[in-house]
Order: sequence, then structure tokens, then C-alpha cells
Amino acid sequence: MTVNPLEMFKSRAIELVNNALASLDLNVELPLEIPPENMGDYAFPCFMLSKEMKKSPADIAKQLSQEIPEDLTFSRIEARGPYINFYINPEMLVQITIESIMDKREEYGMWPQTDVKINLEHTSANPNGPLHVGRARNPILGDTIARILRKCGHDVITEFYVDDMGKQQVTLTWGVENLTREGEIPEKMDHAMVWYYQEATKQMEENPDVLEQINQIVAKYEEKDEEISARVKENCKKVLSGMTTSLRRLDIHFDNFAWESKYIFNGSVDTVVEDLKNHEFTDYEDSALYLDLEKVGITGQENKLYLTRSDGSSLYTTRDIAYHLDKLANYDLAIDILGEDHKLKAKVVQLAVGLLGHEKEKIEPLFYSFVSLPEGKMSTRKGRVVTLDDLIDESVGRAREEVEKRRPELAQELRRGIAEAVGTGAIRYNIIRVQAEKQIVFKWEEALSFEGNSAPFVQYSHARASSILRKTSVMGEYELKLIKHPSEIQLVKALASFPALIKECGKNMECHPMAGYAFELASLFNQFYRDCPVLQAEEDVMNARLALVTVSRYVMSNVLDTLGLIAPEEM
RNA sequence: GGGCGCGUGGCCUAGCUAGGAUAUGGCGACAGCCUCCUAAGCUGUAUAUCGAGGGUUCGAAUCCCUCCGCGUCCGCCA
Repeated sequence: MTVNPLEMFKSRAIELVNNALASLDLNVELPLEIPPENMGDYAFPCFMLSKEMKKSPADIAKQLSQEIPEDLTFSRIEARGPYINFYINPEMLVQITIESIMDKREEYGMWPQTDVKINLEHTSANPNGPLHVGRARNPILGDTIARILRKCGHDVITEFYVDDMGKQQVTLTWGVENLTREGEIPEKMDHAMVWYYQEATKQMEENPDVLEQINQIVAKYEEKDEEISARVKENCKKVLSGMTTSLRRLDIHFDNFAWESKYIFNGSVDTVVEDLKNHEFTDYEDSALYLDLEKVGITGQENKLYLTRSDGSSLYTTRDIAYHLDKLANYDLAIDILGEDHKLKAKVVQLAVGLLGHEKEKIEPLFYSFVSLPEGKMSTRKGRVVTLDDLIDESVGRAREEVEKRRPELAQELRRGIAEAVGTGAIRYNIIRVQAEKQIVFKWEEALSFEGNSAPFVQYSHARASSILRKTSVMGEYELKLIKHPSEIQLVKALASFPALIKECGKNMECHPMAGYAFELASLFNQFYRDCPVLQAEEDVMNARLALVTVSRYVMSNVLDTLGLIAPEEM
């Protein structure tokens, strides 16, 4: 049984065109296209033959189409203007697609296991306070890409790189150890801990003594003081627990946490410095080692990237290089989900890894632009943030109101579950539906939109399909020839294209087409739902349609899973 | 100053990697559809000099050049 139901049709179309070209002694690249609506499923444009044949593209299309024999795979092959259009034989497509999905069920869309081991690093936010909406784009993108790559058959582990070495984390620890928080303390650890960080930062800025104390801890820490490391790590873990709690609500989990300090303490950072210091592209300035960016082709105002301070201690980028070497030692591919502010740093890390004789192509950074508020950039310092927890609570709350209004008859527990699915789903979907490079301006009314191009729209179609199936006890033998209504065929075509889309998204490492597909599929299901009554149909038609509903539900469920959304049975 | 990304109807957005047939869809607006499997749904109407200008091409939203706007980076911070 084929993984991709469309494969046969496409390769057959190519074959037919190739044969026709050969019979006319022509040889060109085949840019098979997908034509606009109502003009078939594949199209072969004849413009490029025009010069060679000294004829109009329309005439060529006509001539060429006469060389193409009738074929079972296509119900129609015809010249139309400068194109030859291929119309897939719907009966055959229905047969292949529905049988394939019935056979694979929740596995449909998944590709055979590869032996590619991927480390996918995402989120990696400094653990000094709760995640805000701006940062949330990272885990949502990362988790979705991970899901897509797994369905492509790869072995993916997700990883959070914990920055436990920076001054920020020492500041937090100083705060926890020296300050007493009055009043009510939030229960969630990230919200509880951020106060110490903010207050300590304030005191550090106002009081030179505090700054001195913190600097001393930082200095000792960098000399590999195990005891300080343990104290800092403990506080990091507390904040992390809060972050992961929030992310768990969005069904985002980490397989592993990589601690930055590890690379200092195990000596791998020293090795990196040792290996780079004799390189022709590096040099010293006041005994601080730097990489000469001009020599590696990066220009800017400042061309030196420092790898150590003049006291020999390491810098963030150096540790990041050590970290990536570690990844390459254990994985075939290291994917980093990064904000666009990290572009240069990522490039430098890649370059350095290359200079050290490793395959820098195995590091693949994926960048996204920031989420800002209508009044400007999100800033914890200026108190201009929407935390992820606020957003989730608000979204689930709004979803709850909607369920109460729409489905008051449902059990309370069920309504609660639906609200959670819809509320959290809407957030994920809203972030994922636009391409990562676009800036997003966060607007509540858009984030909380439950209509149109949104998660609930897709979830609703799944619920409708589930509802139909729930109402039938038995599905008898079905005759797929009875699937022939245009709305049914359109739906089947969408179902058939799912595996190819998974692969495409994996190859390009992008998720927004998956959201677009989810919407398209749900929309086509809704049109089918409108045009083709299932339970009221004649028994044989009903059985065939039940089969279509069954496979549609599998695919919708698989798509929702790919996007990390819950597929509700009712809503 | 230099690098990278983005710019598509009032708002949001697809298409750009591999140039092709009337530029995708959503929100909002307006007009309709619940004696019929869930109306978080469906149908219809209006709204686009694809940032601007040039170039390549039979053909440009898509490729090239210039310019403009927005974001982002160019720390012995992380």
C-alpha cells in the first residue's frame, strides 16, 4: 500500500507527457503544474517548446495532446490554450485514497522510519521569569516542527538549552538568597521567582555594593565553583518548572535539558578555545581571544567576535560552540529554533564549528520574527508584556464562555475539557498559521478569535465527523463507486494530499502550510457536510459516506495532532 | 554605515525556493441560510496600481538592480 496516494497519478502524468514528447523527438524539463480550479489536477505548459517548434504554445498543446493515449488514470486529458490539462480519474483516486487511509488509520501521513537522528533545540529562554507571548512563538514553532519531522520518519529529540551561566541567573540567585518577599507570593514558581530577579536587578543598578557582590559570585562561578553552580541551578530549576508547566498545557514537552554550565565544567569550552587559538582567523587583543569576522566574510561596524575575556574566561558564544560540537557528536542534524536577533550569532557558531573541522551544514537554524504589542515591543522591564499564562487563561476562559452558551446540556467536565482544547488550540494555531519570518503584532481580538481560519474551526469539523460516527452503530460493506458528488471528490483530493504535505513541510522546515491545509480540509469537510447527508441517505450511499467520514476523521485527527491540537469528539 | 528578514483589499494572510491560465483565504462590512447528521457552520456581494521605480522574459507578486518603509543584528552581555 502506497504512502502517498497522489504519487501514482503524478508520475503517470509525467510519463505520459514524456512519451508524447519522445514521439515528437522533443526533450525538455517537465515543469508539471497544479492548475487553478476547474482546470484539472495537473497541467503541462507548452510555452518553452514554442521557440523550438516555431508554433504557438496553443498549437503545440493541441498537437502534443493528440500524442497522448487514453489512460485509465485520468478521466480527461485535454489541451486548453497553451496547456495540457490532466484530470485525475476520480473513481480511482477515491478507491486508492480511502483504502490507503483505512489501512493506515492514525498512521496515515507518516513516512517510513529513517535513520536520521535529529536534535531539535527550542525555547531555551533564560530561566528568570515566566514566558511571555513573544517568547511563546519559539516553543510552538519548535514543537510543531518536531511533530512534522517525526511524521517524516525521523528520530527527533527536543531539547531546552538552559542558560545557567549568565549574570542574569546569578542576579536571580542573589535575590533569592538576600531578599525577602512581602505579601502574597504566586504559587506558580516562575511567577514567584521573577520578583527576586527584578528586585535584585533594581538594587544592583542602584547600589554598587550589590553589584560588587554579584560580580564576585560571577567571577567565582566562572572559575568552576561547583557549590555556586548548584545554588544557581536550583533556582533555574524552580523557574523552569513553572515554564514547563505552562508549556505542558500547550502539549509541549522536552526530551532533554542541556545545561550551559556543563560545557564549562567538563572542559569542552577550554578545548574549543585551545583548538581555535592557533587558527589563522583568530587573534588576541589584550589577551582576549577573538575571531576576525572580516576574514570569514562577515562585515559590520565591529569585526571582532570575542571568544574569551582578557582574563581567559569564556563567553556565551564560546559555550554555544562547545554545545553544538556536542550535538554534532550525537546527532545527524541539529536544528535550532531562534529569534531573528540570533541570526549573526548562529552564523558565527556555524562558522566556528566549520573552522574546527566539523560539518557545519548539520546545524540548521530556523529563525522567527518577534511578537510585539500594538504599543511596541514587549518588555518585562517596562511592564509591557502579556505572559503566556495570562493568554492561556484568557483564551480558555473565553472558550469556556462559548461552550457554556452553545452546549449547556453537556456535562460540566466535558465542557471544561472542550474549553481547554479550544482555548489552548487557538493559541497554537494563531502563532503557527503565519510564516515564521513575519512579524506578529499581538492583538487580543485576533488571538481569541474562534471563527474562520482558527483552531476551533478545524476542531469543529472533527467534532462533526465524530458526531456522525457516534450515531451509527454499524457500518456495513461499502461501495466506493458511490462516492462521486463534487464535494466528496474535492474532499478526497484534500485527504490524498496530506502525506505529500507532511514531507514538504519537513523538507522546508515550515509549519504554516500545515495550518493552511488543516483549514482547507476542514472547510471541504464542511461543504461535504452541507451537500451530502450521511445518516439520511439510502443505505448503500450511507455506508459509502460513512467510510468517507471515517477516513476524513482520521486525517483531521492526524492533522490536528501534527499541529499539537486536541481533536475533540464534541464541541 | 553594513548584514539579514519583512512590505499583497480597511485589518490579517497564501502564493515567492523551481516565473505561466481569472492573485489564496480569513476578519470586519453588506445580503441571505437552522421543520434537515452540532450555525464555533454554509452561500452570495463589495473592496488589491502585489511598497515605488527600472531591468530580464513570449510572460514577473515570484528573478535582477536602485530607492523607500518596518523589524533585527553589528558588546571582553546573555
